[in-house]
Amino acid sequence: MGVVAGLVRSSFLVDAVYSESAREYGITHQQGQLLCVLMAQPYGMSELGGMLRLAKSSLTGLVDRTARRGLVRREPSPDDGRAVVIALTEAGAELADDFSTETCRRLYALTRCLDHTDRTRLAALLARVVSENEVPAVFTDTGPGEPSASA
Amino acid sequence: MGVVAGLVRSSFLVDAVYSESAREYGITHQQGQLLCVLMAQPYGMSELGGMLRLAKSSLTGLVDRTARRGLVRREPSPDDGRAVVIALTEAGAELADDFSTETCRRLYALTRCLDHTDRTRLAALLARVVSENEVPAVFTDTGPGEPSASA
DNA sequence: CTTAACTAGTTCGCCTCACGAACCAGAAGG
DNA sequence: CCTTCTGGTTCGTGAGGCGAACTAGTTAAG
Repeated sequence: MGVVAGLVRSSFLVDAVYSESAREYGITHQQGQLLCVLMAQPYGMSELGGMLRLAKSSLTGLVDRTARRGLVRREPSPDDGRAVVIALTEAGAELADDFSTETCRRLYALTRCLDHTDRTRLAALLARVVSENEVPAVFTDTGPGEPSASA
Repeated sequence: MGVVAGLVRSSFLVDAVYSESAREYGITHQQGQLLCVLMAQPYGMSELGGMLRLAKSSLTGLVDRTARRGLVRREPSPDDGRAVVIALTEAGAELADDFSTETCRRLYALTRCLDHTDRTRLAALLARVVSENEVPAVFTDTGPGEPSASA
């Protein structure tokens, strides 16, 4: 299997795990992603759009639906009268925490067939690919395992 | 960055590249995936559902839309009167070929920062993760580069 | 100041996608 | 036969994504 097939299939796998985990927490893949991004700090719509690579109108919808579930809140920006800041609600923060922990756990488990050295090697290689290609910080793992290597 | 973040972000990256490529060929991510699977051979609905991890009804819709674009065709199964076999049309085969070649090229380019050795190492590690976790053959790279390593 | 450009977000209409439940028709087995 | 199983479709619902048009604040030019 070549590197391209490896990337595509692992991506498929990660996606499936992520989606299933989200499903069990009563949210969608995209909403999970939104929550994870917001765990770090609140962001404006434009910033979020850039990170999640979504058109403005798509993001409005996503935030709407997530807000309707009470997980996220729109706050007026102090600096700019038209801008808005999206932040986690109490419930959202809690769910984000649980969801991200559990999802991390499951994703980590995908590499159970690798020993410590290989896992570290894989992490390093992926890190290079990712950092060479401008991938926003859509995820920062804080889960179990690899206690030495939180990004 | 840990292995989990690496997996998630590279998956995000692969997804973005895949979707953009599909978009340029006038199809969606999912339709592209369907075409790629069918490049190998025709399949029945149930088999496809298993590979793409889709519910029956979801797949019916996907095949409908792809067929409406003239890329895919339903043929009656010779063995089973109720079953159906999905095959690429002429146009579908051509598009699948172009799309998969170009997408492969772009995905391969994501690893341009790696030398041959590292790329091979990455491929091997991903292959292990993938094969240890029952990922269907949603993609078989036949693109440029890595001429020695077609799976 | 006032007006013109720009920018942050929303709204709207359209389509794709995914699912479960209900359903239909052919297959298989008693 | 008549039941049971099973491949697929239909239907209804909701999420997701986009571009185009729009509103309301910000900024810059004169």
